[in-house]
Amino acid sequence: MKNEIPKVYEPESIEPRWARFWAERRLYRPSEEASRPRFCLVIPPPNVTGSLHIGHMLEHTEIDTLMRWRRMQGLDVLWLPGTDHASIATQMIVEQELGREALPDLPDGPATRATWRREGQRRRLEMGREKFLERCWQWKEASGGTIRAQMERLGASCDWTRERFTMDAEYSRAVTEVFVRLYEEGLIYRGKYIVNWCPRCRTAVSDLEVGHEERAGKLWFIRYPFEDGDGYLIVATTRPETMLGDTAVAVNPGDGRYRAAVGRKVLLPLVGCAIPVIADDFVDPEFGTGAVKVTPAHDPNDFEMASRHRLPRRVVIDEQGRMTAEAGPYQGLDRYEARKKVLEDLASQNLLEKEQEHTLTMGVCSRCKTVIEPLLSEQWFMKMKPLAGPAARAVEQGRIRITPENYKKIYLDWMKNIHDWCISRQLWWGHRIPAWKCKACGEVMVSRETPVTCTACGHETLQPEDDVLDTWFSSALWPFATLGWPDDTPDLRRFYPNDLMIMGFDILFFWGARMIMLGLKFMKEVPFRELYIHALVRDAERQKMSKTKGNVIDPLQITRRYGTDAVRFALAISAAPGTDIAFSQDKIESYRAFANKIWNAGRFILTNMDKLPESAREELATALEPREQAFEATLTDEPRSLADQWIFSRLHAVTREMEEALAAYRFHEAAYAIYHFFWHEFCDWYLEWVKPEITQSSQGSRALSAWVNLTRAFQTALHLLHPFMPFITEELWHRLPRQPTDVSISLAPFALVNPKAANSTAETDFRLLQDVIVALRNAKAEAGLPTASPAAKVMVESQTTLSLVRLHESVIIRLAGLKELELAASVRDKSLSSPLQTEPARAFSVSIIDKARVDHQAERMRLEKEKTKLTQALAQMERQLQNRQFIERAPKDVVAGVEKRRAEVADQLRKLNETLDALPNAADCEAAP
RNA sequence: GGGCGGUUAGCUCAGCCGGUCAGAGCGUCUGCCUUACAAGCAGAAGGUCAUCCGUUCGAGCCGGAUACCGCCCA
Repeated sequence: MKNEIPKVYEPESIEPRWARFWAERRLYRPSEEASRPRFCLVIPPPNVTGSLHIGHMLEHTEIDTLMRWRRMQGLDVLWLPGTDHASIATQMIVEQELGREALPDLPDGPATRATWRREGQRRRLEMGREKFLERCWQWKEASGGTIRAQMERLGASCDWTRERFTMDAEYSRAVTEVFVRLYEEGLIYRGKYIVNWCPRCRTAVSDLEVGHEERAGKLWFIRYPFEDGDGYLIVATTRPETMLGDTAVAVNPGDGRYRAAVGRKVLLPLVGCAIPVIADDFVDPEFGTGAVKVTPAHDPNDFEMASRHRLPRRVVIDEQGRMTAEAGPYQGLDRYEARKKVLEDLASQNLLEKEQEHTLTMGVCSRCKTVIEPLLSEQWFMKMKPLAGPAARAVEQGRIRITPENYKKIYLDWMKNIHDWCISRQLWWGHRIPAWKCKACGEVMVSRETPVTCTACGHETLQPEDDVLDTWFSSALWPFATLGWPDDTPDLRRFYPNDLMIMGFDILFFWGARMIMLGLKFMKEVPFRELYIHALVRDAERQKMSKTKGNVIDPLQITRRYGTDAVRFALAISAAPGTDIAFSQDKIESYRAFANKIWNAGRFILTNMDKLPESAREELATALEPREQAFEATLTDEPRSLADQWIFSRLHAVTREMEEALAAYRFHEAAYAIYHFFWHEFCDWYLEWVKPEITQSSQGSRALSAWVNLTRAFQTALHLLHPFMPFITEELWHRLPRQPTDVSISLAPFALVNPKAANSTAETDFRLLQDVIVALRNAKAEAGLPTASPAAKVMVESQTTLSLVRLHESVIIRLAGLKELELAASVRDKSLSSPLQTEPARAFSVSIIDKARVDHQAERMRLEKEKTKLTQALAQMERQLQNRQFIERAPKDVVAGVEKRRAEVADQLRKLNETLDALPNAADCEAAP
């Protein structure tokens, strides 16, 4: 079998194939052995209407990397995927579809879409709940699979056989169960309160779904005449239209200006009814005139004030943002039209004192950006305080560890200041609240099953609740409802609590916090042990990505262009905990180059391997099988050169480094470790070092052992790369000589190197040879001979160094590009030697000695420059060592370290001086042809 | 208004418990189509670690203040 390998890596030619392979073979189902140690993570369910954006890709890259790594470590991994039903978003999409069907000829655009939605809303009401929900399900079946297809394509190693949707029948049963139990315990209640109302979505939304935006507005000063005709009060407001619903004017009790006014009555302009002037601490005397209007039905603070003072509440704006009958002549006007009209009328009656520019913060619907209307209405609420206590304690006591740690404080603050949660939504698509109202007596019943008769009066005229639950209510149950709760299933017993949760900060409160509360409530145990908050992906200018700005990066598009592995790697290596990621095409390009590098390393190895006899390939297949003891440093049957010992020692170190980094979610470190290793150690040094042995088709025993070591090192590196770059590693892994039983690199061990491979002597020796080669290349370049192969000289300080260099003379000549190498060791002058020095000196100095071609002046300058550097370093260390306080107070090992370095630098300097002395002087230089 | 974070090379960012920490990638410059890779190879330049004060034998690192930028909550 010959490996035909393209010179440039073409991800599109292999990725879809492996994506299908992983999904179809169901490789990522956990085993049935319940006793095996497991690792479980449930996906933060993406919105079913969505398609993956770059933020998801970051999230899934981080999750998948950890899952693949844990799986390769031998844990029984469950990554449970799924989506949530997204009440508002789905309903909006389906309504828009209905509108488009009704008005197909309109040109597409923002205005048309708004028209379609209004028409869709109308048609929804016309067709009725049941038919509309059918349409929603149809839509879900047809279009709800986008996310799954995308995730499969991006290589997410989740168990698709356990995929869940929040409106699955089983899942819905859990939602009902939770609702009923909480209601029975009194943690869910129904009541008339001010809620955040979105007039465009026509539903209540929770506090969390309201964004705050600063906008330029005005402050109007309105005269409210006293009832007795004696003067007036001036009231400042940003929302004059709501005055129609005023039921009082309030001042601060400590405000001397208004002491006399409290208790009197004023006539509400335009309306004419008398309302009281009250005193309340809430009023800020600094704001406006210090007297404010009180509109209990349209302002949360006024609502509170009205409760304290038992004021009536008049609703003057309706669910669509239009004025109600209570607004008298303004009835039917939109709230902004009404504002204009009210101001005109006030002005014409000379009741408008003045207006001022004023910046105000207003609540907007986080979904559609419509200005929220605080509205008095009947809703369902969940009491949060009793649930927040245990949820805060779980984090305080460390039963849940939050990373990065600073989010812990933010979480705890939020828990401390928590408010009740409005959980009802005036929508159809979602979990219908399991409540019924008796038309006869008004009794409200909550039950798991549809009741037949009223529990209070026995009548059968029961009206089911229309509202559905906030989508986040059902999402909060995700960690246990996906595993079969309320039944006591094997999955639930085995995988709860989950080991880890990864989410963006934006849903920490929406979802993370509520999951913790409900998990503790219903499972008596935290939903997960660890919570990692990932960063935000921004554009190259650090701007948030948004469709309106047009700076979004579409993960699938970018992936088709550069390859999934490159995008994943670019994200991972940028993902330092707690730091947002500035993302760009440039970045992806550089990691596409990395993928190409891996590909070509593989290509080099595989094409040369093809020249080996079949028997040798079979032996390699055996050698590549992971062993009980993993690949060892010293196998008697496979002699290892210094380079071999070095590469396995490095592999061992890199493996450890990666494991530590991944365990701490330091993706950037783990990715960088393998990147640097693969490119700048394995390719730049190891492959170059052993090149002759694998390109020359020698048949000796050393040739085969070289092959064994090379392919093992390469395979080990592939394993380390796999969690980040699953596709290219899977492809190359399968192209290596394999046993027929090998299924996938993703099911193979992560670490293939035995700890015994750690070899500091080999690393130090190899490092020295690297330094010698780099110094020679450098000297060559500075001597103006980058392409020539000159002769060079290496002067060393000790016998051990001399033999090490001599042993590797031919490699040095080849890698430094020399004609020949002269070695010289000087006998150390004992009087100069530092008494603290215990090791054989490793200092060396190099020079180009090709008399015919070297520019000695340049060579001298190079060495002088180096000498200056060393002299300065030496002086600084000597100064430090002369400081008595440093010697006395610094730890011994630090002092010893400085002393050792001083000795090294001194050696180096001496060596350098010898080289300089040996250099022909300026006169010689000029004499040279 | 309250709270949090940031400021390190031209750009984007690492830098863990204060002592080989002055680092990476990209970009720039120089030289190379060296038979795995020009998406490459070899080499180089570039930083008063925002500013000031303090703690310490020793400070990107710890403390305080200032400036600028950003985020969250109200």
